[in-house]
Amino acid sequence: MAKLQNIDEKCPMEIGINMITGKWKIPILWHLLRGKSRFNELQRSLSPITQKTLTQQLREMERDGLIRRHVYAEVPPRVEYSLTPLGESILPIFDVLCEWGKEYQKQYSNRKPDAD
Amino acid sequence: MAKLQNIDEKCPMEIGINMITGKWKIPILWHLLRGKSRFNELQRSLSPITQKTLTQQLREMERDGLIRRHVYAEVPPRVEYSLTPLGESILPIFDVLCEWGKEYQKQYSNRKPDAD
DNA sequence: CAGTATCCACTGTGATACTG
DNA sequence: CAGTATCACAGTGGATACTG
Repeated sequence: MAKLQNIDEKCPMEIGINMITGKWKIPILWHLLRGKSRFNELQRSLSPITQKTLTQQLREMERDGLIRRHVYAEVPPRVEYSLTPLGESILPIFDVLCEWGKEYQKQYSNRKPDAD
Repeated sequence: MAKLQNIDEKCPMEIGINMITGKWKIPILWHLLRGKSRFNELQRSLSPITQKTLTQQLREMERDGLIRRHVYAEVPPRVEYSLTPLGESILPIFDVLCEWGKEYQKQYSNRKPDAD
């Protein structure tokens, strides 16, 4: 049986999970990993996300300390979002998650050879 | 800026995420990581989860190939759940997630020294 | 441009009762 | 024991219109 290195009886793992669940959190982080981005830019990149939803998600992530919101006192207004160091530190998770997802796909197609 | 190893433009990462989101998936996996378990045993261990919810989550995880359901043809009925190799392979994710969660807690308390 | 305000639909989860 | 069936409710995300 597998052995856990970091899990005792209860662990802060779910905190991490909650931080990146929600339909758009991962795509947002994934986009910002490439550099700062403006509101509209994010909205265009993130498929058919609505303004409200994008705003909500950004607010939550800002509150969680994953991203930073920089407002320029200009007309027309300009707001740029970027990752905080903490936000960037999520990278290894993406990496592991990605590896695992690929492994899953491989095994799943073995298990269901006749499925699409 | 951080650099991704495994993410090209789109990646199977979200598959992994979906597999472990849901209020109870992680606790269930976490419990089964210690060995096979019966339905009632799981229900007792998993705080106030309802039968319906537990059943649902287990069905999904079985469908996703994370767990195995073994029914004993006995009276009274006995059903045991255990992790598949794929289910066990999620361990590194837990590990990384756990590390990150701890890091988050640390940084978050720095950022809000007066918050609870 | 970057939001906010409403209203609405869908989904996930819970409570409760019943069953092979 | 290990579920299934039904109802209800809250949270999340979407559509649309409006604003500093």
